[in-house]
Amino acid sequence: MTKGEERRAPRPTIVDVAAAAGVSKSLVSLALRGEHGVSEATSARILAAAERLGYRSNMLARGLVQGRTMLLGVLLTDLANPYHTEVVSGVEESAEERGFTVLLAHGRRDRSRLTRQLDALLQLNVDGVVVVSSWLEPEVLAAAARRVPVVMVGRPEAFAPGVDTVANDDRAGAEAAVRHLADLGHERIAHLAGTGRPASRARAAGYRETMRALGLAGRTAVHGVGDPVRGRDRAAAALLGEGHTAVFAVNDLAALAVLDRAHEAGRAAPGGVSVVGYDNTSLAETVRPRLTSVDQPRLVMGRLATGLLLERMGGRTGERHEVLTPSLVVRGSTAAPPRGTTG
Amino acid sequence: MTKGEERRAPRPTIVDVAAAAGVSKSLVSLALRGEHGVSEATSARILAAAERLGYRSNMLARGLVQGRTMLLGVLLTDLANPYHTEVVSGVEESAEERGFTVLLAHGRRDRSRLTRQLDALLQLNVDGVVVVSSWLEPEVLAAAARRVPVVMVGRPEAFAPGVDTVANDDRAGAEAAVRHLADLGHERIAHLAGTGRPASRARAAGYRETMRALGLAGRTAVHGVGDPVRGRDRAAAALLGEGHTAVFAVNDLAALAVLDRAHEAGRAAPGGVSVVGYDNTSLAETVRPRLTSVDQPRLVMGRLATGLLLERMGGRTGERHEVLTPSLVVRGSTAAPPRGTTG
DNA sequence: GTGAAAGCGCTAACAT
DNA sequence: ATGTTAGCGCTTTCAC
Repeated sequence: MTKGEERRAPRPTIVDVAAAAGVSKSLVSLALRGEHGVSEATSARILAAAERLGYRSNMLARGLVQGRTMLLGVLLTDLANPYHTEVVSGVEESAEERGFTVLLAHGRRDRSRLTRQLDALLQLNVDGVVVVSSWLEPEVLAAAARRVPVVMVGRPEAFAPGVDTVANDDRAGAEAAVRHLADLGHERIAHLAGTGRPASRARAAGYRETMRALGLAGRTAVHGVGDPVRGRDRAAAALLGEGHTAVFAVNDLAALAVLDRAHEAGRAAPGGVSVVGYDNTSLAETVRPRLTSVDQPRLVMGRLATGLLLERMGGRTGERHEVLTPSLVVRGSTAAPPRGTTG
Repeated sequence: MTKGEERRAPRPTIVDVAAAAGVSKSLVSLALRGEHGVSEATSARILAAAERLGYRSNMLARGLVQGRTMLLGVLLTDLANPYHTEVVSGVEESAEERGFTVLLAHGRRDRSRLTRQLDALLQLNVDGVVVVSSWLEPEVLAAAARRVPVVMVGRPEAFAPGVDTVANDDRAGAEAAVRHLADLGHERIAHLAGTGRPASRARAAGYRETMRALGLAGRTAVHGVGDPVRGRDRAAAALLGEGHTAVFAVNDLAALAVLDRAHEAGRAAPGGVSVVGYDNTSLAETVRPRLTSVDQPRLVMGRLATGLLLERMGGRTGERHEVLTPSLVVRGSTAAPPRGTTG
């Protein structure tokens, strides 16, 4: 029962490999990283020894001495949000191409947890952080950006100094939705608005502007979902009661609520009412009728975020704020208004 | 233009704080970690200096010297799978309670990427790994388990030595589904089976056993979705053509395919056909009619996984394989069979 | 081509 | 109560 009798073999170090191969640890380091300056024979011997011992380099030690980790941190508000996860995929793809490893930290829809997780990433000495969340205070982001390059994907309340952003053009998305409905012949187009977050506000603004541009200012009608869940249903019901023939909803979930209420009220889409959502989540492909929705180029946004991060690592100092244009995906939830309802 | 003119201030170290506070770095280390043995006054001075410099401890350095990182790695196949993400939430909750930080690594439905990500976690010296995936080869898991405690959530092809598992009882879930349908008066109950993965196979086996136990062995009918996407629709259509009054589907997506085909065929659920899914994903709450589905206790499974991990860290060596019982959530997609169809 | 030695930022054991 | 010292595992000069 000596001390050496441990269940888990202690992890072999570079010194163990050096001993096994009969060389110095410097040579092992060089050989393992494929640097030149090591003879074929020695290199082969070292690789074999490493293989035999099941050696894996210790990233902590390497990071400590090199001052960089080749780690990219991605902080996200909500794993369950498919919009977020697809942005993450974009980040991952492009990061992998450049040899970075991506680690995810999850804020679970809690601002203080988000802050803690960001801190954890910084303590880990990641080489850069992509924040897929608009929940963090600008000061927190700015503080992080003083340590390491930071890019946020989304529309912030206010730009944080030193933090690049990638967002979609919510006004343009709203405009595409409203124009699509108008082109179908709708005039009584209502908007089911979201919370007061910047993205929601921009969509509502885009709706109003487009209605005005179309000469439909008098038809403008905005209902807010108050309470995010029950409010959605109530607002949807209210909208339908007012005789609008089309609804542009702030997101797919809100659109779904309209779809459901309309169905119950005997005005199922698209015959009874036309509905457009936003975000083009998997929901849009799932519900009946399939939902017409505004699509943010999520993968591209993720890739762009990685790109901005690398630019900053490469020395750029000025801020960049990229805005991408969304596109409308037309499906079965929109059609011409019922006869006799126009005007 | 001297070298000191860098854009990003070099991160302050414990030595900087020590200098600023006029003490030795050991005292700073003690004070920052709240150890006793530091006088009130000195401690206050140190904390103030740290605050002023914006000091954050370097986890790499700490991990290196302590031999542990208080990091838990979670490896998952697919971020977009809500089943996975809720398990992750369970892990996170319980890990946080014990002071661990959870880092996620994403395999993106690619076995080789999963393997690489697992490797990355090990190189980071995480103190334990939860694998929410059944895609990894047992040898890969076993190798990881030799380095660090590993728990997998899901039903593996084969148990990997040294790896604990947490799974739900797929046979019991299938039985609950079939009995529910039988209780409603159905006899012609078909099964829409999944791929050949262990979970799918167990659900199919549970279906067959229960049909036999109910004296309905003669009614047994299993259709496999071959190709995961198009096959689903084809199989659903085939099932409906055979006059079954109820379908137990291997998962919610397959159930949705049946719902859709039934709707098109003028046999909308629950009047035309009853449908039960598996996993109780958010889909079940979203589609019309709401889907009756077997619910795995995902949060509990996640918490249990963390518990097993900590037990192993605490010294347990024997393997444990926990199986949790799922429950049926009855919603609107199931009802008594149409009159005249029984027998 | 190879080895010896310094040191990344931190904690822990040992002084004082 | 405070300071000194020796590493953790690795990379990186700098000798040989």
